Amino acid sequence: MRQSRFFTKTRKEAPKDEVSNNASLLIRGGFIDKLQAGVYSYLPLGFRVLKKIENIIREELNKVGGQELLMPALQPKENWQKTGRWDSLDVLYKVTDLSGRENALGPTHEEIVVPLVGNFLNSYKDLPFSVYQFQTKFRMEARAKSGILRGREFVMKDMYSFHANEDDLKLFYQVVWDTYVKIFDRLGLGKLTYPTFASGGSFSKYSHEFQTVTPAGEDTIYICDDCKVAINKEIIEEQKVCPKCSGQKFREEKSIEVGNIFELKTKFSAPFGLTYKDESGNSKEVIMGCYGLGPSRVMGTIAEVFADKNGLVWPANVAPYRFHLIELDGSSNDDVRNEALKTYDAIRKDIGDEVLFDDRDLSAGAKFADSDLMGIPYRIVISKKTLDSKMLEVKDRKTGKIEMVSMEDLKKYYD
RNA sequence: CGGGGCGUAAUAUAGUGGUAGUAUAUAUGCUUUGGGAGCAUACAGUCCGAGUUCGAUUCUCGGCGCCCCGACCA
Repeated sequence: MRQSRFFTKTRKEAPKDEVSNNASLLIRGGFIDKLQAGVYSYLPLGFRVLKKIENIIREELNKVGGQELLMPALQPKENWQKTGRWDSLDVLYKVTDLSGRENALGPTHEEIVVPLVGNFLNSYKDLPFSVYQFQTKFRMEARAKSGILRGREFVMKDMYSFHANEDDLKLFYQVVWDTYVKIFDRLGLGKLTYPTFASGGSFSKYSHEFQTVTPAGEDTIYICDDCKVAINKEIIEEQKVCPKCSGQKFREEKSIEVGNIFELKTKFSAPFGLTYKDESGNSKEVIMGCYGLGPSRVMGTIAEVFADKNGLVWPANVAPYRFHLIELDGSSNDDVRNEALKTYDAIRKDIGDEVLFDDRDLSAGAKFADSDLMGIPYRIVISKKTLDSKMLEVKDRKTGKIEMVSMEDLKKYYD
């Protein structure tokens, strides 16, 4: 992409009411734009990050047999009345159409997925399986806050699994646990993210969350450094020891809940009569699990965790582009421009649309500042200086280290 | 939802019961070009409604919006 064609721009200052680090940096860098409290547009740069996060999640869930689908956000009242949540769920957005029919804007999809799979599920031979989607969720938060960390509209990956018995659920539950660990590793959050024992809310006694440590978090967790697991403050009174090693040495930290996994068991299969025939022909209720992970919140978390005084510092796996190619004086120096174009084409030929080419007619300082703000992992500069040496200058955004390499050697930065 | 704060240009800010100023951004011209370049010119603003007043951006009331703390939060 040529940066001169970007319809978005960076800005020196964030709107004064954006106090949270993630929103401030993401807005300044041109990744998101706020429409109203807790509701944001994802601009081309931010959308690329979001899609990269989604693709990592998608790849890992597909590996364990997850089947991707997409369910409606507009959901009939009747489904929600069946579980009693039409009246009890206070974050539910309700809309009425011309004929007076009432609908909910989906905050989650148990009420939809259960009758959906019921249309196909008959026998124990059909079990187990799991489905998932990436979808915009709507929750009428009493108070949206912290930029894209707690919005009223956000992107959620929600997965649901269906089993013949609890043992089978437990097996898959562990598979998803392990998969989440891999996902957060690939997202660059592995070292900061802890599986956390937490309350089950209205679903079950306990659940498990994945919590990323940062002062910007709204949760408090107690980490057992021996086992790399944590306990949420909400259950620390009843769960005083580490569930793995029974140790009592904890480190208190603030954290963001980036994922959670639940055993639903029959909580939703019961009200919808989701059953299957077992080997003896008897009807049994299907056992369920559900597994959430929010790509938009992950994006905010990464912005929050990986940033320095100059701006964002994206992990390479989720960066909007891998390379930021910057020409200095290219608008008036044909040699520079030609070399930049040559490099631009070469990288795109090798690894595709992974290079942002800053071909704008701006001062070096302005371009460098923008590049730092956007946080693209590798900055390549082409100027009269580099032409003289016949090398490319590559700067690592994270470490600040600068290296002069040939076009051929640039390939070591490809992955 | 309770408490608090704040609404002046695209952004950040100053100020005033009587003509609203600065910086950035934007446009044009000239000069610049390795860490947010310089000069000149131009464009651009008081959240909405009511009240008080000769006159309200300013004071009063109401609304709307945004942020923060708390409560809430699958």
